[in-house]
Amino acid sequence: MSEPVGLRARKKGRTRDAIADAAISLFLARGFDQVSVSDIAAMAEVSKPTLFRYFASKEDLILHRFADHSGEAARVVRDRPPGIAPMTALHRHFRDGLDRFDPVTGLNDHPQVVAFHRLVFTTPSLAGRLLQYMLDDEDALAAVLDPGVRGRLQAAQVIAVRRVLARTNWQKIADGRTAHDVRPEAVADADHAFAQLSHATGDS
Amino acid sequence: MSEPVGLRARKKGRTRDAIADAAISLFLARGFDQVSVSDIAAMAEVSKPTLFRYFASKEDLILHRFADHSGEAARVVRDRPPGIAPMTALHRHFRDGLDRFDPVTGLNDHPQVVAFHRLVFTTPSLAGRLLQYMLDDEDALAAVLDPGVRGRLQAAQVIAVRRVLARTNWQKIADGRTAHDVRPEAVADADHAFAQLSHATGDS
DNA sequence: GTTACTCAGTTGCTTTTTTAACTCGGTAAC
DNA sequence: GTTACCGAGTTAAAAAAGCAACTGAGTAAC
Repeated sequence: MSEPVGLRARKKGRTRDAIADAAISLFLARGFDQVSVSDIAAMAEVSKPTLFRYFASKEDLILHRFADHSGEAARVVRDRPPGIAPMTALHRHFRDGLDRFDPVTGLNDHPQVVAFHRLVFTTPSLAGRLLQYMLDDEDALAAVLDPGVRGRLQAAQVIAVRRVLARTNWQKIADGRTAHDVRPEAVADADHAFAQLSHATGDS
Repeated sequence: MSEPVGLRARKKGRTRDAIADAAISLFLARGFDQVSVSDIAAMAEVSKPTLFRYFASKEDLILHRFADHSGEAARVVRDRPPGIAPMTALHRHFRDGLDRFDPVTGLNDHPQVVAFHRLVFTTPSLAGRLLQYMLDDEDALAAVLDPGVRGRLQAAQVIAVRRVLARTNWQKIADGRTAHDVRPEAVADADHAFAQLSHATGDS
């Protein structure tokens, strides 16, 4: 079932985690621009080139959490059960995320997660990079939906919907409400948004 | 004062410690012959060749503690203050060891240390290797004392005295007495032995 | 007695990491 | 305006580690 993890792979995973953990904790403590990559490397006890072998840029030290979900929308559509419309599959996937209080849905009130989102949204270079990831996701989704303009349009709308839903959820939580309290609205919003999308795109 | 420890050196030290700690704990738990070097490597999360890069043999996994003191007698004599006879310097050094309850003096009742000594003394291959270390120590000491036979003889006696003293102390502790309780005798024995040595070798 | 196994220790090759020195853009000093 | 510095990211060389497969000795099976 699980592939045999050799010594090498295990240590690589730990190194990656050590770097990511050091980065997050320093960024949350002092802010993105007040921390140098050398600080992070020092805290993680790795050299600077090693840090950059694990993460392509300073931004990725945070955004790898999103990068790891890269192409997920396309995958969800590609791997959907037979007889299920693409929009339905995407809808279900988002609702699963809400059920799990997945941070990417914005519906998560752990202080770390909230602080993390604030950091991302209030740091221009991070927000910019995050947008880039979303656009890549959009491209992949478009390719899998429909090679023409229709695919591009639908993909753009899906990505936009997810972004707005997540942002809305996060905002409510940032205003002091709990994830549990917000959940019904989040589900309703999602159902509404995806229903509209399904209707607009002519899916059953 | 303290040399700047780079990342490399720091990690090497940790790896070495991890291997040594894994070895000691497994050996104490199951006995020297009931533990394979692969077990130790696995527990230390290191590959077998790496283990052997740090320690020349399975025995050295334990005896490195003695190996690290290798040449100490010669060093004590070489670096002694001016006007001090070699035997006096060695005597003082041993007494300092007693004062610190240095494990190499045998005057230490920490369970780990006692168990460690028992392991060494009751495992033939370990006792053999330990003897080798003592002979090396003897050679170095002889060379620094006197290049001729006189040096060899004196060195042999010094090493023998230390061995007997340590063994005597350990035996008393193995019989259930505390290091604190044994200490006066240990000091008296050491004083007696070294006084005899000084007299015999004509040192002041 | 030969077959098979285990374990200490080794070997060659590949991957990963460190080190130091570098480029390049920005920015403060003066 | 040029000089000096800082921080992101790169490069090349060397050290260190992992991996797999080996040797060679001992030993149990049969």
